[in-house]
Amino acid sequence: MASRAGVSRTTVSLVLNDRSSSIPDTTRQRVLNAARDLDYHPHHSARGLAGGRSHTLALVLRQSAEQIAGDALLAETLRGLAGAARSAHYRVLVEPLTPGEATYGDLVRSHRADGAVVSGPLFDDPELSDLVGDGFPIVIQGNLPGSSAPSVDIDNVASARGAVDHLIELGHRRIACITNAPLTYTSAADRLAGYRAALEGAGLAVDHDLIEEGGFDAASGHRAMAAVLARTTPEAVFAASDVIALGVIGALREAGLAVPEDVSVIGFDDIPLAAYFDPPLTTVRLPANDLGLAAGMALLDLIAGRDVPLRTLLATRIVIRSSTAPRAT
Amino acid sequence: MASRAGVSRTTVSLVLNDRSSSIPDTTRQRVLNAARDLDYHPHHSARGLAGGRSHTLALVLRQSAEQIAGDALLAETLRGLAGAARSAHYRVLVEPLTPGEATYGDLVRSHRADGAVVSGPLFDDPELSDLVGDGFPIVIQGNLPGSSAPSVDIDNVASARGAVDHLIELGHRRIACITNAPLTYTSAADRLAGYRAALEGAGLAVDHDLIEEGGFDAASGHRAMAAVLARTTPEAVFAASDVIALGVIGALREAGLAVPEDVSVIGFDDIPLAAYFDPPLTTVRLPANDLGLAAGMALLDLIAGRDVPLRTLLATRIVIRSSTAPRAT
DNA sequence: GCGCGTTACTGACGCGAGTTAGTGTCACCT
DNA sequence: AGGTGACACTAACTCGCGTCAGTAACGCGC
Repeated sequence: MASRAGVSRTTVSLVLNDRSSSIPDTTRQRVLNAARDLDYHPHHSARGLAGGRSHTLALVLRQSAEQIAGDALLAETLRGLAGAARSAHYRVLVEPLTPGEATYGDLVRSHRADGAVVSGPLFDDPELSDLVGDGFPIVIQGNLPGSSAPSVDIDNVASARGAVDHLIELGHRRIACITNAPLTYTSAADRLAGYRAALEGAGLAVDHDLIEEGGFDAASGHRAMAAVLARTTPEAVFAASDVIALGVIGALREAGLAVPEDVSVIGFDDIPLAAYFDPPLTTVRLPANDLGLAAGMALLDLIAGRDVPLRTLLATRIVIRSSTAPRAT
Repeated sequence: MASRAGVSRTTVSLVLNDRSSSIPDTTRQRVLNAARDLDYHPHHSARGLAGGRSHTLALVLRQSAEQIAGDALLAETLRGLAGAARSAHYRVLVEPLTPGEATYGDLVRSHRADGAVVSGPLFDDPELSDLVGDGFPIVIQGNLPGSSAPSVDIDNVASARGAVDHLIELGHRRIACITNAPLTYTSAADRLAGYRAALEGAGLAVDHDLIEEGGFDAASGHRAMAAVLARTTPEAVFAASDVIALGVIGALREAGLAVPEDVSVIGFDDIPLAAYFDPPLTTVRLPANDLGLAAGMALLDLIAGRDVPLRTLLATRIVIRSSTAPRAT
């Protein structure tokens, strides 16, 4: 106990927790000095027990091992979340969850974390609705229509539309779309919807021969693109993730088509390696760090009992590199 | 309190914590049923306070924001660590740390975590040695010569040597090396040492014109390769990371050199995208998940007071794809 | 001199579980 | 019947801190 500073425990607690009580600066300094001299670090569990808060945010990754491993933006999101947490003297507990194996409800029910950001496939997750129903602070990263928990996401529809608009502005008409995941994933469905909206907005027909479902790795993008090429040759491709785009570019090259001379390709996400693809990939920048930051802030607000908008949508912007070019005349 | 099962708090505690005391199965079941019925979750902070352990492992990432964002294997390492933690009913707190800004000593000093795995640039980190000196359980991920904390790492020297041996076996003699980081990083120095050892083992001279320092992104690999090409044209390149390899391949292509027909390239790490590079990258597989797992197990051993080897080195293996080929005759 | 308010602190309780020392019960043996 | 020991359980203390109610000292006006 740092009460060696000549004051009581209470005073120490007041000083260290910045309770705006009336404590003269001299006393405050005395306490702070003593704490430093004694290398005093309040016991976290004791604080949590007495204060009723764990000062911990949980990040639940409800994804398969492969998805987690292949998520090039996870680290950025985590950094953003940790940054938000730090601003409130919170820290982040990460729980990678092989679906169907473990549960995460106990994390928050046992007060190990004061709230959780849940990301991953959100459909078909009874645990999530239970927690939300029980009033625990939960923020959804992504989109779960119908849930009453606040969510933070990018505007997938508008972003995808922007990407396809870019291709249209370059003069392309026959534009293929390879989705970034099975359509049960809302992000995949939304990006496809944006693609459709762009075409319709430009008065172009939606041709199902030009649409294929991709998965989470580049191989699926390769397969999907090959499937499209077996039917027809597009002028441009909207690859709904950069990883898919890498597979798409490979399939195009194998078919003897040059990017962007013969076919333009635009990606989505702007992963760190996208700028070094061959050719450097034009893509939609997903603000991963901001996403984590916004989710963290929303969660902290929720924990503090402040109002949180049900849906926060972050803007994206197109990063133009060399994989898109005007239509050949 | 689940003592609604008709027993005392103590009995509940004994049952739920599997203390091997004498508790008849009927009572045990009664407690377990009651716990389930009441949806009872022991308060984490209370357990931590009473038991003196937080059941939490910290993962400290002492790297710059860019390094963290660009680390494609971080998620895998984290998964491995979380897996190890789970086996002991522990969980993982992640602390991404912009160097020089924040500290992490309080994490373990305040008993918020029972121990920490520290990764990143380890030289010049007084906090680390302080913690180790004070007897806190710390496991180093990587290599910090002179530290008395146990470390878990891959054998960078042997792995790099294996990679270069592969190139030599293919008949290549003039082999360039682009490092994966500045040489102040032990992993970069070690991989370079492995490169040298392989050359010397084969009776080849080490030509400084063939060696360049790379950084953490593909652009640095591109620059470094271009610098080498300005002097001479190698038959093969050992790129000490896959990210570097991507830049190297780009530089070679710009110089009109085909991979692997004109120049073979071998990478290091086997990041998820390596298989989809053009050409698919031959590389050294870094067992990221096992690394996290081993670090976690070592840390748990340390916490439990068990003996831990000072240095654990995990083996790697070469993954042969299409970026390496026999020397053209 | 008294009352009142403010400032500057402190004593003691309680958070919810782990744990120790101790109590009661029962079967079995002498 | 009395003693013994294993068994099954419990009361009460403890962890380290937040916090509330309470107190003492002091200033100020009348």
